[in-house]
Amino acid sequence: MTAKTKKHADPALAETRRNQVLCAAAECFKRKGYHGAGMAEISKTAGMSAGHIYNYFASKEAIIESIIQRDMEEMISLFQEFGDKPGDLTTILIDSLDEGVERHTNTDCKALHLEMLSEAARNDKIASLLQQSDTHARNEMRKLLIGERGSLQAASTREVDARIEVMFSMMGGLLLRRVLNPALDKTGILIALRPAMKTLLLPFDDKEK
Amino acid sequence: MTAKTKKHADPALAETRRNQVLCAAAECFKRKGYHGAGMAEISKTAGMSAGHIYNYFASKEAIIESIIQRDMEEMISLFQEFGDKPGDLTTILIDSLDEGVERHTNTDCKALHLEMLSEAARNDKIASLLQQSDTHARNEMRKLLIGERGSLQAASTREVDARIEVMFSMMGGLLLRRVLNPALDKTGILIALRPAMKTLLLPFDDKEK
Amino acid sequence: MTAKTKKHADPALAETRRNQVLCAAAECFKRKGYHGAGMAEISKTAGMSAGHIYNYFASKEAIIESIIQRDMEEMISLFQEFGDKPGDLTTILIDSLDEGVERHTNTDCKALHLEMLSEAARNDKIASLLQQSDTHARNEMRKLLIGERGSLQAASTREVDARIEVMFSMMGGLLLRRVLNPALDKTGILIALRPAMKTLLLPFDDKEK
Amino acid sequence: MTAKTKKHADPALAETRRNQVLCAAAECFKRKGYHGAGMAEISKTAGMSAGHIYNYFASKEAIIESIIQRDMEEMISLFQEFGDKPGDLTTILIDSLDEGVERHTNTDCKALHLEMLSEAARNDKIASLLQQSDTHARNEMRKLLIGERGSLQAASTREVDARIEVMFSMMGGLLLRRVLNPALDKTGILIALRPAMKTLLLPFDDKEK
DNA sequence: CATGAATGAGTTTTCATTCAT
DNA sequence: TATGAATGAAAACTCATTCAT
Repeated sequence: MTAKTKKHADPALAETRRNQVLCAAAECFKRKGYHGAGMAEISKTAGMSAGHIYNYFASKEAIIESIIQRDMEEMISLFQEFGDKPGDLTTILIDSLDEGVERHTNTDCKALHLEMLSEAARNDKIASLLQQSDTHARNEMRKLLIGERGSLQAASTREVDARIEVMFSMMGGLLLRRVLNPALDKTGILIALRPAMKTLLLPFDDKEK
Repeated sequence: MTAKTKKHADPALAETRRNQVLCAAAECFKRKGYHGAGMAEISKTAGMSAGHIYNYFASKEAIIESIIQRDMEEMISLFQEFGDKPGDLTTILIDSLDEGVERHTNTDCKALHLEMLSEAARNDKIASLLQQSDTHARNEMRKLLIGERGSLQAASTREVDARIEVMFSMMGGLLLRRVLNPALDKTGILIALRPAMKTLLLPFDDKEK
Repeated sequence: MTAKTKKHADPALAETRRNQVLCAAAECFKRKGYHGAGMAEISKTAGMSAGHIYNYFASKEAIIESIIQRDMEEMISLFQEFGDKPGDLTTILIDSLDEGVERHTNTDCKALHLEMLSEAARNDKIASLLQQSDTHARNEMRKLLIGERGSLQAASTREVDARIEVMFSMMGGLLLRRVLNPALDKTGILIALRPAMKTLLLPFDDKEK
Repeated sequence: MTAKTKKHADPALAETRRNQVLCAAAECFKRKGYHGAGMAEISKTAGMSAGHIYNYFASKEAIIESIIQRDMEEMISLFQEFGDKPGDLTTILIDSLDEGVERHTNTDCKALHLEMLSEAARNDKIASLLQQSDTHARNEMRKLLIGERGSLQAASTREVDARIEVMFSMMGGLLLRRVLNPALDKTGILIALRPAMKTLLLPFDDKEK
C-alpha cells in the first residue's frame, strides 16, 4: 500500500512525481495548513495539473498520510544513529540537544507538525499513523536507556516510561514554544534544557524521589 | 473591538448571548476542530440562529479569537492564585503539578488548544493573541521566580528565561503527548516530571552548568 | 423519509421549494438526461441557487428518487380511477387505450422515463423504486382482472401474470417506439393495439392455446 | 466516417483493433452504462492504451455509434433469416418468439440497449442511427407481411404499419419488463405473448375491428 | 431581538482527450 | 503502431455570511 500499486509504466518517474507532490504539499501545508491549502495550490507548486496528482495519490488525505509516513522513516533512522554512535550514551544524547532544539524549533517544521497533530484530533487514520510513529520512538528510546550502555538499567519500567514521556514532552513542546514566543532564544534555552534532560537521563537522587 | 462596541440595547443580554456562543463554539471546536465545526452546528448548540450570531461576532474567526482571550484571562487568574498561596513557592509549584498534568492532558482541551495553535500558524491575529497570552504568562512566572519568595533571585535573566521556556515547553508538550500516546499514564508521568521540574526551579549545581 | 425531516420553519414554503426543484429537475432531465443535466442548470431553472437546493434534497440522486416517487403516486391514483369507473371493465380498459397511447408517447415523458430506466441499470436504489412501483401496478391490474368485474376469473395465476406482463410490455414499449420512430402514427396504432389488447383481456380461444 | 477513412497502413490490423475496442466497449457499457464506463476501463478491457483508441475512434461517442451500427447489421441479417426459412411465415414468426423473448430479456443486452435509447434522447446522431435501424426493420417486416407468403396481403398500409408498431412495441417493451420485474417468468410470458402475436399477424375478425 | 431562507464562491475529485516519445 | 503521462474543464457538494421579515 505504500507505493507499489503497479499502474505506472516507469516507476522511477512515478517516484519522482510522487516526491514532487509530497514536497509541494508539505510546502503548502506549512504555509496555509492542511485545510487552507487547496489542491489547486499544491498542483501549481508541484508543477503539474491538479488532475494528474490523482494518478499518484488517491486523495488529499492520502498525501498528508504519505508525508507522515515519510517523517516517520526519517525519525527511525535518527534513532539508529544514536544507537550506532560510540561513547557514553548520556553524553551523546545531551550533546545532540543543540541539534534537537534546532529541529524542533525550525519554522518550517513547526507548522506542518502542528497541522498534523491537530488534524489527528479529528482524523483517525492520521492519529493512528502518528501514534504508531510515536510508539516506535518510545520503544527505541527505551531500548537505549535500559540497554547495556544505558543509564537506567536499574529503574522500573514505569519510571523509565515516565522519563521518556517527559523527555518527549519537553522536546515536542518546543514546537509550541516557537509559535507562542517567536523571539525564543534558541541557544539560551539550552542553559536550562541540558540540566533538565540530565535529570531525566540519570538516576534520581533519593531525596528527589 | 474587544467586547464593548455598544450597539446593543441591553448590554447584559448581549453579554449572555456572547457567552452562549462562546461556550457552544468551544464545545464544537473541541469535538470537531475549528474547520470541522460549522456555524450551523455552533448555532444549534448555542440555541440561537446562525444569523443571529453575527450580531455578536463579526465572523467565525472573531469567535475563536474571543475564546482565546477568555482562556487568557483564566490563565492570568491562575498565576495570581500561585502568588497568593502561602508557603514555599517551589513546593507550591511542584504540588500543583498533579493538577497541571490533569489540565494539559484533559482530552477536552487538547483538541481545542491544538486547533488554536495550528490556526496560529496561518492566522496572524490568532498568533498575536496567543503570543500576548504567553508573554503574560512568562512575565508572571518570572516575577514569581525572581521575587522575594522565589528560588532564583541570583540567576541571570537569560537563565531564568531559559528555565521558564523549558518549563512551559515541558507542560505544553503534554498536550501533544496525549494525542501521540492515548494510553499515557497520567499519574506515572509525575515520577519523572517532579524531579525535572525541581531541577528547573532550583539553582543548578555547579557541575550541571 | 419522504418529506418530513423537520428542519424547515415554514413547511408550506419548503414544499413549494421542493416542488420548484422537482419540476425544474424533471424539465432538465428530459432535455439533457440525468447525467447531462448539472446542478447548475437545475438550479437556474428552479430559480434558486445551487447550494440552496441542498437544503431540500440531500443529493442529485435524491432528486430523481423523489421524481420517481411522485410518478409512482400518480400511477397509483390512475389505477384507482379504473377501479372506480362503472361499466364493463374490458370496455373501460380498451377505451382508455387512446389516452394510454397518448401518455406513453408523450415526448416530455419519454426522455425522463428512459432516463430513469437506464439509470436503474446501475443504480440499485432507483431500480428498487421503479420495481416497487411496477409491482404495485401489476398487483392492481391483477386485482382488476380476476375481480368480480374482471374477465379472467377462470384463468390460472401464471396465465394472468403473463397477460399482465405482455400488456405492460406492449404499453411500456411505446416509450421506445416514439424514440425509434418519431413519425409514429399515434392514432393509427390503435387499429392494431385494440385487437391485441382485447386478446390479452379476454379468455383465449381453445385453438389459440 | 463509417469505417473507411484510410489513414491506417495495415487495414486488416486496423479492423482487428476496431473490433477489439468495439467488443470491449460493449462489454463495459453493459456493465456500467455509457456514462459509467470510462475510457480507461474500456482500454484495459480492449488490451490497448487509452490513447491508442483515438487512432481508431474520434471520440467515446463515435464508439457507441459504431456499436449501434454493428447491431443494426446483425438485425438485418436476422430478418433475412426469416425470409429464407421455408414454411408458413406466421408459424415461423410465432415459433421464433421463444428466442425473441430470450434475446430481449437477456440481462446483458438490456443495459446496453436502454443506454443507447436514453442517450438517443439527447444525442441526435445516435437517435438518427437508431431510427435508421428501426426504419429498416419495419420495412423488412412489412415486406414479409404483405409478401406472397405473408398473411396480410389484403390489409391497408396503415393497418400493417400499426400492427408492426405494436409488435415491435411489445417485443421492445420486454427490455423494460426485465428491469422493472427482475423475477420475470420468461417462459410463462409466452402463454400470453403467442396469442397476442397471433392476433397481430392474422387478419382481424370483423367484430374485432 | 431574532430567524432561517438564500447565496455563491470555493472545495475536492473525475475523465475524455492530447501528445511527446 | 502504440504508450501512458499529462491536461483542464467540468462535476457535485459545502459553508460562512447576508438580509428580508
